[in-house]
Amino acid sequence: MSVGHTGVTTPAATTPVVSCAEECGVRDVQDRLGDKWTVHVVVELAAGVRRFRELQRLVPGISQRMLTLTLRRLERDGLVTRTGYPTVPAQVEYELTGSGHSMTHLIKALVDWSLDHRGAIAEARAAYDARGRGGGA
Amino acid sequence: MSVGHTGVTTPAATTPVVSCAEECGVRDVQDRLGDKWTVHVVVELAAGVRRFRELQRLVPGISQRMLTLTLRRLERDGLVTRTGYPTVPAQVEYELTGSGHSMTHLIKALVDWSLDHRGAIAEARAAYDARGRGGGA
DNA sequence: CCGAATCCGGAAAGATACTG
DNA sequence: CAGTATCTTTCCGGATTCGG
Repeated sequence: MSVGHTGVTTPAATTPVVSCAEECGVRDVQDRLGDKWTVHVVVELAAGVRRFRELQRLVPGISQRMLTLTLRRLERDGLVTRTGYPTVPAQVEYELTGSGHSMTHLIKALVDWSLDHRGAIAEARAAYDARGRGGGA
Repeated sequence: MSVGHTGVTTPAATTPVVSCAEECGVRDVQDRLGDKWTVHVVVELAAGVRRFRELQRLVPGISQRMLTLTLRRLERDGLVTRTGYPTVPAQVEYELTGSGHSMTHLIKALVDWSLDHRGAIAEARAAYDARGRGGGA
């Protein structure tokens, strides 16, 4: 990693270069992974095909809007497929694609690490929080 | 957050249970990992001890404020240590802790996956984007 | 039943000036 | 050099409503 080049000292000056060759795609994944709902949805979808309402029921506090947005983003990135059946009470099924499934591994890694360090983080936080106004009144 | 108060018709049912036992700590990690700057900073810190200015120089477009916030959050979570020397031109060093270093593995996994799927995602996006207004002209 | 569009409030990012 | 205080702006997320 270590992208290195700050690029600030470019003679052209004031060039707001944002082009970091090797992490262009990383940002996207970060966005998905950092998203509050995406992870939940992917996890639910990992179990199999799900319908819209079903997902909304499965994911605790998600709103209809957020579910739609989340699914659309995932679909756009080719992580899930959307199959709509033109039945009378419209019915749409969502399913993870190959990429989507491989992403679950990443999510697992995230969850594993989190579970592994959750205690330490909680402690560190408590300590930090207490330290803040430790001596003073 | 505040899932509960839709205010109006709350017909006893549809209890907005938010208690997800196995992902309490995950959210925190997600926040850090999903953060635009945190990852960059951690990567730079992975190489060794760094000073404030140094980090700012190393990370392309970050502002003092964002760097400060990012570092403070990391410090709070026990991922980095802050060591300040009371010299005349104040001097502070930041260093990754054990947890911090272990987090780099997670970041690496993230980067690896991203790099591996970046192409597919780009394609999927292009396709999706084109499909949107495909037929017409 | 699915989901698109709209309105709105609050939180976080961002830039800058200023202080120790 | 390091960090805070202040202001601005941007974006996320929820509620609502209309259409297929």
